[in-house]
Amino acid sequence: MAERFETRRYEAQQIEQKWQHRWEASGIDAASDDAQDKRPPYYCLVMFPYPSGNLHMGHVRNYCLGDAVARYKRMQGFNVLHPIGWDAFGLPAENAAIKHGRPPAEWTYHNIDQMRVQLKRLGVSYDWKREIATCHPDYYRWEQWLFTRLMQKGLAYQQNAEVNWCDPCHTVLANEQVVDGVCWRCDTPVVRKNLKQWFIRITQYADELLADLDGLSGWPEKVVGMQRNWIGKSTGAEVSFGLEDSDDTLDIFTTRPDTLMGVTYMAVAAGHPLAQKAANDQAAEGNPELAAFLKECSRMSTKEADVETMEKKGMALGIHAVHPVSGEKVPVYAANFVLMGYGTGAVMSVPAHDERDHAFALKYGIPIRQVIRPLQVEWDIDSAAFTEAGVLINSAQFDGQASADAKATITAWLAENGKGRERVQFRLRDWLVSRQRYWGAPIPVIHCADCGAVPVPDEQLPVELPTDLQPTGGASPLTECAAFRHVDCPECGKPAERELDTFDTFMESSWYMNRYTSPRNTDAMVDADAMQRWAPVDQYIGGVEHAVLHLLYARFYHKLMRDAGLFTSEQGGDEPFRNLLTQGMVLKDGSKMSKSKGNTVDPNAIIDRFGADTARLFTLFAAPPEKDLEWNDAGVEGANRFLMRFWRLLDRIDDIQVGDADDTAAVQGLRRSIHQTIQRVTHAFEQGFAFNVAIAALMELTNALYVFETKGGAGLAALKEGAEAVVKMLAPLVPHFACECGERLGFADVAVMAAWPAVDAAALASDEVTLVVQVQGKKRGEITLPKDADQDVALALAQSDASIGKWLDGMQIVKVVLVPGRLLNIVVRPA
RNA sequence: GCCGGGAUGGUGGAACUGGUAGACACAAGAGACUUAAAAUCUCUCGGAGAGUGAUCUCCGUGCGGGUUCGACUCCCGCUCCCGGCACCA
Repeated sequence: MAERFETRRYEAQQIEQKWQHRWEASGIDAASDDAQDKRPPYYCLVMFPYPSGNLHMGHVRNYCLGDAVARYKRMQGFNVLHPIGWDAFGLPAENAAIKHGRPPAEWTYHNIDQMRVQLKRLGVSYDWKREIATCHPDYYRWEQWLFTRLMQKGLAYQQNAEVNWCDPCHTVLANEQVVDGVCWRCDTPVVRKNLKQWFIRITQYADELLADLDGLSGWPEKVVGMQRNWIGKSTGAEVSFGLEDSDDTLDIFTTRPDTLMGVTYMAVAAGHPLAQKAANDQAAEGNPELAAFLKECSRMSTKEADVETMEKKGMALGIHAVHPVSGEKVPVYAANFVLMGYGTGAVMSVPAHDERDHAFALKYGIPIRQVIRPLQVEWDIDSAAFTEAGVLINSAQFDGQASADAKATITAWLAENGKGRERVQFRLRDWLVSRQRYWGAPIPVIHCADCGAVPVPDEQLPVELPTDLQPTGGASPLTECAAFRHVDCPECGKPAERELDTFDTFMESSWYMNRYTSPRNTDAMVDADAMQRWAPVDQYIGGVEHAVLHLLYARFYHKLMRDAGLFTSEQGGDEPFRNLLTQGMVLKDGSKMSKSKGNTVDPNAIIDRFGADTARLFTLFAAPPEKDLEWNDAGVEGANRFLMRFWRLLDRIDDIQVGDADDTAAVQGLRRSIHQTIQRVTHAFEQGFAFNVAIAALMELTNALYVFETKGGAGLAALKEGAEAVVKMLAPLVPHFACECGERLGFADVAVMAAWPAVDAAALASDEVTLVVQVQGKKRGEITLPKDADQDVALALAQSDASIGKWLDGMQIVKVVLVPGRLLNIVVRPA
């Protein structure tokens, strides 16, 4: 007895290692590029990690979800691409380098080795032959290659710009990297600086990026909405106002050209040339009061940007604009609520129909002229602005038109008279891609005194980053590296200098999903045939924190690669990710796990104690994928308890001796449960990967198998059938455990490569059905009857049932509703 | 302010297309086994009330209405929470 216990004990560590070695040896996790492979391709991708050196629970959750998807699809007969790699450039490596006095490359590669070991312990079915690290020249050379193409097309350009500068990070930031006025990495307030920087013209793709969002039906609406918001398209008109005593014009953008005749003043940003000019040279000696006001405004826009309750303030510039239709002169103000960075930095103000303008007009005694009449309601224009659509009044030749029509006719009139045009304005700005950092991909440009900024020719790519430099905390060590810095101009051959900035690391993560399709390709960035086979990604899984940054850039890059001729729309699609699953965070005690809070749970410790499968099962069971997951040690033990309970079920089956015939009805009932479970689990997998629901169903079936009594006849076979089905359905979730169970049960194939179980329709069929009986919509009992019984039979049976019948006594039946196989509702009233 | 999403037992969460609310699990409690503990197994577990008892009745999915034979689910009006965006003209 004791001996048997020992042999059957589940030794997680040893068993998991055993299967990991077998999987690796048999190559079952590799994606096949063989054209003869008739399995349909499926591309499952998780967001690749930054190699910080330690796997955390967020990673574990991400990779368990991805692995469950990948393994499920494999069992369904797909040829699955499930790759992994490293987002290996970035600031933490430089910080670590300063701290330890070793170059970032060393730290990075060491971390990668460490994390690879941790990942392998989890037993995730990656195709390791496709592993990539973005800091490797074989990877970033293609990014450099594409960039030079973008330069040639004018899609990459260098410009002096007021940029967001983060002092501690010693670099500029993209708009997307500034969160609430502070740096997304170090939370330091961002300062404005004027620098010459490289940009990529994402605005040129704004329309396509917006339009293609409509096709992303496999994305969470939330993410689509965030992107739509970020792109921020608004349609309206650009209008040129004249300036009194001047040939210049004051150009503005408005979404409400229908309110044009209601303009009673103009407002410009503090940084607008008109405001600056008025402050400096008005009446030769300038206007100190105005200058002070403008200074105040510029301070506000930076340091106190987060001050919410900013009062609307303005100051007249002492100049007047000329209305393009009426010729009326209206005063021009500088106003603190007009932003230089949006539109033209100037607005036409219509106090009657805009809330801000209304407040401003009241404060400074500017007339309010109503030009839109509400259709439904009474409106007192002096007490509040009317901002909806209506019918035009006080608008000369445009009177009587509806707002929508007037927008068109007024815009057309302006265009005919050379005073305006239709215009579309985006919130999205061009992508600032240069960073004053060392540990990044060098921007492939050579600056020549004569030839200007010259793209590095293809034959000189990659521009390799020297990996032996030691950052000190100040400027990038590249600025000190003469060997890197000095180079001959590729065009004229004269001594020139390399660009010393490196790329934003979002550049690397924007195209890695495509590189995985042909990761060792030395001829091109991607292989068109491989793209045709795999792209776009069928299922992408990662954190919602990348909803705007990474996912927007990746969509953009995909289109850039397509337009660079690397693949066609037919081959690689217009979008990189067909379906997106945004997983929730892993919480402990209600808040995000972090070192500073001291509430982290080390995945390694969990694996040491229970094995990887328990960790996997818990993370998949405790919450639906898209919701936050509260870590719960007791819950982890519960997950382990279930696995061990199932393991003991196999002992129990082993101990049953083949014997007498079993009760046929009971066997049928068990087989029905088994096949209902297959149906439920498959459905749960298909409906948004509801693994938590799938696991619950498997637990339920396990409970049913446990209590099932058999004499060793047909019931034993059914019991085995049930156990086998559970093992197969557990395989994507707890692969080591399933393989070990499969071996015990004598599976022909390793469990993770077994075919996904099919529903036996015959097993589901039943001669009898149980109906819930309601009276007045309230459950009053149940009846069991032949499945083809009609309503009259059901009703008669219900009436004869004591607990139901008592609700019908003295009542007159007015209506009977029968939902076949489910429910009978009897509607009565007092007789 | 605008745009999304959400609110179900002590807890995490189930509930197909409008058809038995609370599956499954955690926690808690009781019992069995054990010298004891752990492990395991069995049972109870939304609230209130009635009954010696098996049971029975009423209420119950954030709040208020509505549609329907029937509503966690659909419609109208709110409250609160979470995420995103924001003087965007």
